[in-house]
Amino acid sequence: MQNPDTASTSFTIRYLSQQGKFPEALSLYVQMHGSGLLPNTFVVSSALKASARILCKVGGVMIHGQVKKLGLCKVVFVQTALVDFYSKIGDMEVARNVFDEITERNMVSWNSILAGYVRCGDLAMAQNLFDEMLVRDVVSWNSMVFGYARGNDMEKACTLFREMPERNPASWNAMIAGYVECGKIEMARSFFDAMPRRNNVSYITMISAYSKYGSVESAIELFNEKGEKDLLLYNAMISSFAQNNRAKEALQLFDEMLQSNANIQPDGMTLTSAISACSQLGDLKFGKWIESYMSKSGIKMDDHLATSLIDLYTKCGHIDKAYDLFHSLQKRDLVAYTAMILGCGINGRAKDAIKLFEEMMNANIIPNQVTFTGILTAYNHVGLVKEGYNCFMSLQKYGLVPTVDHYAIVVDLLGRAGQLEDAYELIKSMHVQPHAGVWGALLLACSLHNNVELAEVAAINLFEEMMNANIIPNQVTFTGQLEDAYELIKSMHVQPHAGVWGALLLACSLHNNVELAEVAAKNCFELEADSSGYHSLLANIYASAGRWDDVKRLRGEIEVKGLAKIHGASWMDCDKAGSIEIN
DNA sequence: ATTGGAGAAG
Repeated sequence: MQNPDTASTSFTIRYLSQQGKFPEALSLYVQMHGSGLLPNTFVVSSALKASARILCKVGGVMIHGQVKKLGLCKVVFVQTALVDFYSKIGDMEVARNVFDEITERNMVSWNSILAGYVRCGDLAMAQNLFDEMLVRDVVSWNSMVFGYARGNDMEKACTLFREMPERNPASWNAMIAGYVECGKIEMARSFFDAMPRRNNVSYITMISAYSKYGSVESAIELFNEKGEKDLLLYNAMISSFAQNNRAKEALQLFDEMLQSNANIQPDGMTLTSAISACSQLGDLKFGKWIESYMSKSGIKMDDHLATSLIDLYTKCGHIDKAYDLFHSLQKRDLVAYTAMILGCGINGRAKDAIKLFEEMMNANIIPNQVTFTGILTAYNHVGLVKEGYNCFMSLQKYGLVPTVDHYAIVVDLLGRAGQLEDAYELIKSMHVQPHAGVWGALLLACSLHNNVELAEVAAINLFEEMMNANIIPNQVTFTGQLEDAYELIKSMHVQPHAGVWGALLLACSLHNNVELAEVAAKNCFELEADSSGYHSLLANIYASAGRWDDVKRLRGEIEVKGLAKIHGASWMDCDKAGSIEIN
């Protein structure tokens, strides 16, 4: 009896919905309805599912109206789809009304409303409903376990977990996620180890947990242990590297993913993490590469991507490009404002930073610690001492505790203005351990204003901090105390990394100390696989000392080792961007 | 046909 058009359109809508192409399914449904074709119950439930998944409120409500008109209100599939839709958009009142009208509820009807209560955090209602259920399946149990775990009631979650007659990987994953959320990472790991079948979700949850708690090594271990890796697993590991200041490894893995035989295509999230890594390295070339990649692969610019690009462009001094991106944002949130404020601060655009900060306040967005780092950097850059100091003092108004970095900026600000005693008092008043950067800022200020006494205090503390930390601050480059720095490195309690020797090498190049430069360079070469930067630095030192034979020898070494090329990072070469294949 | 579990930017 059905019109052939209706039949084929219905089929397409159901197919699109099953394929996860929800916007497409929904728009086809609207089109179908607009052309006067009557939808059947199958199409209506598919369209409702689509509306629910993309949280299209008007779409679902509109379909609800049509359902009433068409008299499909008694069909359990339609009713259940409606319950699910209202549950997902958080309108539990309407969801409950529809649910109560269902005369023959099935398992899915119950589970839909149950998940709705769990999602909006109404565990009491969820528990009531759960108790009312005569038959429960593993989905019902999982919803309850998930609810308690997310509410940090692990005891309750655990009790339910032990009681449940049947468990699947999702049950275990809910427990793992719950323990992770309340910081009990060891417990999470125990569940992870104990579960019979770990799936990707289990791995991703543990990897991102380790990432948050700084144990990247454990994350790597799990990542390597997993045989087949999919896009989401790569994303978790890449962002884990990017968030723990391991930018090079993030990009290496990104490259490995592109080159892998599994033919995994990155998505917006992959690119977001990769851009963040590039921003840490100040690699602007990549920004351009990313934009060409996006247009080729059809990855659409979203606010997350734009925000990470803003960060990249500002760090590379392209503030106008960053502004363009900022103006293109759908919604300016805390992170976007902070990236832009920090960007203006770094680039000396204090007025802009202050303007953005005010704009942000007017939009009722609460600043956080990083926002303050940005605004303080701006004040520091233009030497607005009073404003900067007041800003620093206003941190508490937002319930924020100043970080060591905030102190370092303000010490620098006060110090440069010659208020050395104020700076010193501020350091003494700190409730966090001042790191070398704080003392370094004071020492630099003392050297600018010829205050020997305070300089000695600062220097002693600076050296002490450096003994604890695996860094040698750039302040040595100003003071030129190269031998002291060298002795210091030799006395370090921890193994100095390439950056430590690199700082000394740079200082040697500024102060023309060839002998020490050779020692520092040798250590850099040994500690860092890609030592091309250090090679050219040493070559420059030889050149300025007129030791052309050594320059020649070093250039030869560079060529032999092929150091100019960075292995396994083909995308770094923008010219090759066009050669990457995208399906 | 309709239900549950995961990853991002400063």
